[in-house]
Amino acid sequence: MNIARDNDGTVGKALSALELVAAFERPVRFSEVLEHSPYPKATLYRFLQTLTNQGLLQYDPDQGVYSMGMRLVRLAHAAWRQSSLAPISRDVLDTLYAQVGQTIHLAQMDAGQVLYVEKRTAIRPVEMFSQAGKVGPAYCTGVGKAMLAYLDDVTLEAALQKQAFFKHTQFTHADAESLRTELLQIQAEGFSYDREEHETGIICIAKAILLKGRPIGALSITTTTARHSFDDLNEWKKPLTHAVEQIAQAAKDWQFPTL
Amino acid sequence: MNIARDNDGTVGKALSALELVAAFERPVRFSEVLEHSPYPKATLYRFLQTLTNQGLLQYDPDQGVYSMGMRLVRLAHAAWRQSSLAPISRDVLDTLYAQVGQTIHLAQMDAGQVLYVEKRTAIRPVEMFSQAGKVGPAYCTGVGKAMLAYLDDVTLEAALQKQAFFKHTQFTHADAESLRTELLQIQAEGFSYDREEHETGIICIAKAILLKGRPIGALSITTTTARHSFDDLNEWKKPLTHAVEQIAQAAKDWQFPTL
DNA sequence: CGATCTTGTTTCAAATAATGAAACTTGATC
DNA sequence: GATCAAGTTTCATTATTTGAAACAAGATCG
Repeated sequence: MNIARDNDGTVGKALSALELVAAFERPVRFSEVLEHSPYPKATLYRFLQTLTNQGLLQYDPDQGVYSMGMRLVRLAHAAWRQSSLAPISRDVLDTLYAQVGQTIHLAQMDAGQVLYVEKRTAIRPVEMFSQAGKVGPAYCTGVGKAMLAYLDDVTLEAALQKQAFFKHTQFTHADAESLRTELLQIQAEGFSYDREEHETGIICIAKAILLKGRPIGALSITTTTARHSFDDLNEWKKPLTHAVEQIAQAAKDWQFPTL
Repeated sequence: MNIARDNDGTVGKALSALELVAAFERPVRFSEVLEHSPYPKATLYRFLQTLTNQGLLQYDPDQGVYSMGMRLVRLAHAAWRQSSLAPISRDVLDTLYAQVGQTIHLAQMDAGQVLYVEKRTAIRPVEMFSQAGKVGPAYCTGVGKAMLAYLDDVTLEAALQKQAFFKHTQFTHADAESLRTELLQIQAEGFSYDREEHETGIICIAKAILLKGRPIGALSITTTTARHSFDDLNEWKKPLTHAVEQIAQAAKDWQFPTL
């Protein structure tokens, strides 16, 4: 009785209405939401009203459209600070970035998807919400596969169910079986690679961050085929491993912040 | 029937339980939350369970503690992109930062408080959730006062009710009346100042970003008394005004993204 | 200019979910 | 092994949610 998904009464339904609005990625009319909603008109109407009252949505009377509310940003700030790896990883990422000079991603697992919580790039040394908070697929990214490789059977199974296996490029895994095979190899080797599986020309090397044997996140170094070959990726194994170990240690120490 | 606060049935109550956890700013035991909660044990227990199921909270079985869930970060990403000024202000802030070389804040109003959505500093050219998503008081910050000055009477009254008027320094406004007087002056002048009202040694000049006469945000340039005098702040009036106008224009154009 | 459609809002009795006191489990402490 | 604290479950009562349908407010059309 733990695999509950969305039988959480009113709260669950209201949140699914919120996700509905979020999915549009732009302000939406009531009727637009209604079309994509499983709820009857009156019910959805009251959900949106409640969510607006609560500041999770914002309503623009001029345009008659709903958009995501700023209260979420405030709440996310709390979430980001207290349960993401980002705050404790800052210095480590700065150091790693200084060493390798390539784009760096720090990600965590969320509902079978990859959630980016921090990023470093040449253009903007630290990226904002525009990058952090972004979600990506697990089955075709370096960080995603790195984390999948260390999941326990039950969690892995649940996560695999949620993968789309959309063939972004000719190198993308087409099904769970072929992915499973690679996951074993990743676990054996300790490193995961993205070989243009998500986007042509983009490659990366990634490594899971483990705490008590469970993946709490992953770190990756990204580059392009124009600048580097697959073999070049291995040059970064050492700094990457070092960074991962430091973050893991910091996470361990952080376990008891209140005692 | 519009001044509704939290009579939003189950959803409102569950969210207030979420805020309760957020307020701790650290992982908390069930009993700790219970102490600060108006709800009976069983009720609160089920709220936390539902919130956890929904990914708004995270439960650590080892420690028996709840912390904020990562789903919030995902949702906030959507909110930040579609209803904050930050994405459309990026380039403007970059330019302004290049011009003045001082710390810059971009803020919006949320529930009578100031919500920072973007920041530029010397150390980290772009700041993350650690800064964006942060909230601050309206009555004793440059951006806060800038926005208050342009609120309509009803909204202003509601906002003033929520101000704490805690005397951070000897220069902090002690009550609504003295603040009101300054707001009139700010509206007349078009600029707002923080004269060490929030923190000793920290001063700033700020300006509201208006759309159809209503404040949709504010921009500030911050410095210290060690480096600059009050008069020096006025040197930045021109670049600040220019930046504000550019953001206002961008916001206006953004009004009709779908038509 | 009135008719018709589209979109958003309110009503109200029936159906469903939330409530919370109290009982119960679990595990730590003396 | 008894006592206490923290967390979890139960279940009859109560309150909230539900959604079909009626209603309002514009827009569009003939």
